[in-house]
Amino acid sequence: MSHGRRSYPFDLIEGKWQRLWEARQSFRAFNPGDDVPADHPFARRHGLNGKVSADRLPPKYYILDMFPYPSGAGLHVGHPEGFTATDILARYRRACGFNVLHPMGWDAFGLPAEQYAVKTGQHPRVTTEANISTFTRQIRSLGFSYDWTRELSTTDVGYLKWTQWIFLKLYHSWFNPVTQRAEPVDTIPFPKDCTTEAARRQHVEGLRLAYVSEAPVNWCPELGTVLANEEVVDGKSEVGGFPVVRRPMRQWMLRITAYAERLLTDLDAIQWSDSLKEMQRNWIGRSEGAEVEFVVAGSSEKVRVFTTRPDTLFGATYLVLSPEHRLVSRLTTDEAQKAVADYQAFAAAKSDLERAELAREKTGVFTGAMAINPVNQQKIPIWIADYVLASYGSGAIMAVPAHDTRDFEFAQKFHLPVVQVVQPAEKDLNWQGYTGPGTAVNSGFLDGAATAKAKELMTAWLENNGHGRRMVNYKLRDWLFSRQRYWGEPFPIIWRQTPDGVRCHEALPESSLPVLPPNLTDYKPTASGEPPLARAEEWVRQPDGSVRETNTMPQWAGSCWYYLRYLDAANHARFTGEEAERYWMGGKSPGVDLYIGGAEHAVLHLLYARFWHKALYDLGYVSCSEPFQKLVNQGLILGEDGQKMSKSRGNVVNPDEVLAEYGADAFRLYEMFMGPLEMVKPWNTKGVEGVYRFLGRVWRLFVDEASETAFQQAETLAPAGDKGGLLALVRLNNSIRDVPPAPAQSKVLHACIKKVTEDLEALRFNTAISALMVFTNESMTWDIKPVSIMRDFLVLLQPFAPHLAEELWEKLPAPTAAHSMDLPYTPWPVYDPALLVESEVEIPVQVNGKLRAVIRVPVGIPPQQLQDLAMAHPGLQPFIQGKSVKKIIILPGKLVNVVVA
RNA sequence: GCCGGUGUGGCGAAAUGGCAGACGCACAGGACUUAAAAUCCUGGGACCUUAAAAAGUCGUGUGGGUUCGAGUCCCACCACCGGCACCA
Repeated sequence: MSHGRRSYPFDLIEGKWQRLWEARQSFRAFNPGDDVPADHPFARRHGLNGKVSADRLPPKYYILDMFPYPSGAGLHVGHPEGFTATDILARYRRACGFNVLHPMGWDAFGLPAEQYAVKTGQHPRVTTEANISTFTRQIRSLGFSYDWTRELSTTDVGYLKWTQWIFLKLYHSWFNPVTQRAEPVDTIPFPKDCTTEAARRQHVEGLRLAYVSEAPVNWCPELGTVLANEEVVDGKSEVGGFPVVRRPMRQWMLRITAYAERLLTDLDAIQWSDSLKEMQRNWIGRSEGAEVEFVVAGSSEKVRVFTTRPDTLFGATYLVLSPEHRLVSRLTTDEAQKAVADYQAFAAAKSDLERAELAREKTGVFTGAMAINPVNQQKIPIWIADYVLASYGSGAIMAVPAHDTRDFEFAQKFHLPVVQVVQPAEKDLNWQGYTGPGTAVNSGFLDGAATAKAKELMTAWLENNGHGRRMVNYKLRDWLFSRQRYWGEPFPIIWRQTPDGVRCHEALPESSLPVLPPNLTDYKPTASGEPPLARAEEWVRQPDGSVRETNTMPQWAGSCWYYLRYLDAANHARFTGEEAERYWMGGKSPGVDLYIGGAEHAVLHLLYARFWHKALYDLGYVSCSEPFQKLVNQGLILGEDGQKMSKSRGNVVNPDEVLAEYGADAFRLYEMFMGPLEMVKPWNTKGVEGVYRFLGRVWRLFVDEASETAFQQAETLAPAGDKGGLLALVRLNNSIRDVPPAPAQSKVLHACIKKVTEDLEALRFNTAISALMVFTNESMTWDIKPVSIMRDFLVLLQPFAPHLAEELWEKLPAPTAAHSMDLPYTPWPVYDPALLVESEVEIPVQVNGKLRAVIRVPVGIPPQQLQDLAMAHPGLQPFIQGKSVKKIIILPGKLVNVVVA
């Protein structure tokens, strides 16, 4: 012990209770239909025995952590922050009488294990299992009340089978725009001209929720795989920071865009932080506007553009297509051929990173073609420029340089006309580049209309004259769902040639699940760039001549539904049990009641999981449409230097070391005492010592000093090994007596109950802990400590420091039946407001809002008497004498404020 | 540039519009001890007076405003953190 003497024998206490909880299965959560053993503390608390139906179980409370990726580095202090918060609340809800579901598992597919496999030839499953066992040991050592019988890993064969099963559900479904929900593909209506088998097939492929696309993707050569848009940050891979290039490849996509509107509107109904909801809203990026068709002069081609400002159509002085736009080659005149081709090559050569960095200077070339503005028949030039993105809207814009910053820059550079069509409200404001609302000018039938009205008028005109329509666009892209990796779920898909030579994909039947990855010795992609699975030629080739899909699913697949698997983790027949699903996810408080995790998953995991959940809901597999009712992000924990923890800075705090020195209870307590859960806050080892000292004070509050000395001597002499039994030598302090509490003592306790209860309901762990400290500081001064008071205190302490609380609880005599419960199931105390009433209060007396005196008065003193007492106070006289009193504000029981001239 | 969040002692922080700084850390003084550690007690926003105190003045990023009264509400800024960013 480098920091002085051990305050209390946490090392023996913590091991002892962790073993007891495990042996007693204390935190096992029971499903409807489960056999509840009569001697289980949950059964005793709720009077249950044997098979229980859902209606006999107490109300459920589902509290979930974002399950970790078990990395080789082990747990860091950021993980237990959220885990401790959920554990405290799980224990609190359990004491309040809920049936609490609090599970833990592993998001174990992932790149590090695969990269290690590439380097060493070691199967990723081996590394993954080793890491999981490290994480398990570390998490268990913190004394969390997880139901470990529900532990799962996304890499389990019994788990990935159902991930593949859900993929098949998506594959076999489409989003019906009429009903606004997913339905089986056999409900897809076919247009009249869709007569051939090939045409019908193509029609269905265009609608499936899981489909194959040939579009350009984010290819990361360093990682040897494609990445989703969400995984690319500033043109580099989010993992590793490697360059990413655009490259056309055949890829599996999930049609998340079909759910854009529901993903957006349903945010209103869930309790997430504003910032998180905003991030999702921004990512979905809904914008309303119109699609406008421009006829190309001297051609039958039409260019469709999307605009949010149809009111400015009269000011559209040119069109811009993205360099990749499919019409470019058809529009370009002979004279412009070379310039256009050169520019396309120039734009294609730019990586996303360069596009982002070189973004400011506008570039582009004229195609030689002209379009006709439908509203005034003017001929306007068609340009291509890479400031127009192929992937948004129709990949083409109408440029209104007078009222769009980008168009204005471009027009200036290339000397294109700028025509004002909006007049700002402030007359002298420069209209050039003015993007705000105003009044339409130079706009024919729109003139004089305010922007909002002008938008409506123009949209109606476009629709009535066949030149366009109202349209909503989203930034959200479909989810690129395949990866060129080994360590992921294989797709339950095969490819075969149709008689007419077309290569078609086909779903494997459910009976063929799980599709397991073949064993390999080399985990690299093939020389030709095919995924590693292509190396297993026998696995790929099917007896009937078809071949397996060799891509695998991304890491996000497994985390999209793990919270559903926890409900019934051992179910072999179904992805989760129907009755269990209804009990835990349905009813009056649907979904996960509280979900805590890091903000880094704001747009990846949380958006993907909501999407899958909604699809499963539409198909009738789950009972609610939003999976996570309330969600809280824990704030980042910084190093002692106030910087982000990182190996290179050398400021990483290892939980194992903190645990060895101060114990799990102190560690848990400190993680919560640092500050509000959601705030970013720096680690401070001295702070751990502070809460550790607090736990030592609690220990000494309860135990007899002489017996502790005897215990310490026995411990020193005892042979190494399990010394937990020696704790019995520590006896209760004889100041703890079975006597009725004095009113002042009850008051201290009940103030503590009130504060801790209210703070837990509001997730204010730091102030709840300070309330426990206040109680301890007070009760230390008592000569006689009533047992009933000390018991209730331990019930309050239990969620925070469960090991210490259990050890002390065991030493206290149990006077009533309620108190003979196991501590985790002992009912949470309820405070009595009557006990908190004071007989006298201190009233601040102010003059003109400044504190000048404090008077002690009986509670309930009539206002007039309060005023008289205040006015007579000598401290006040210098400030009121010789001045006229204009007003006296009296808040009975609160304050007096004298207003003088 | 846009969106969201945060600015309070030496530090982490706390405060339904009503006594700013609870609780903890660090620090200082004291008790216990041969001594140290541990523990317990006491004291700490700044300034100005003073032998000491009392009293007083100022003080929650900056500048305004509302109010009898503002850390808290409103307006305009500044700084830092997070997200998005040529999304038409």
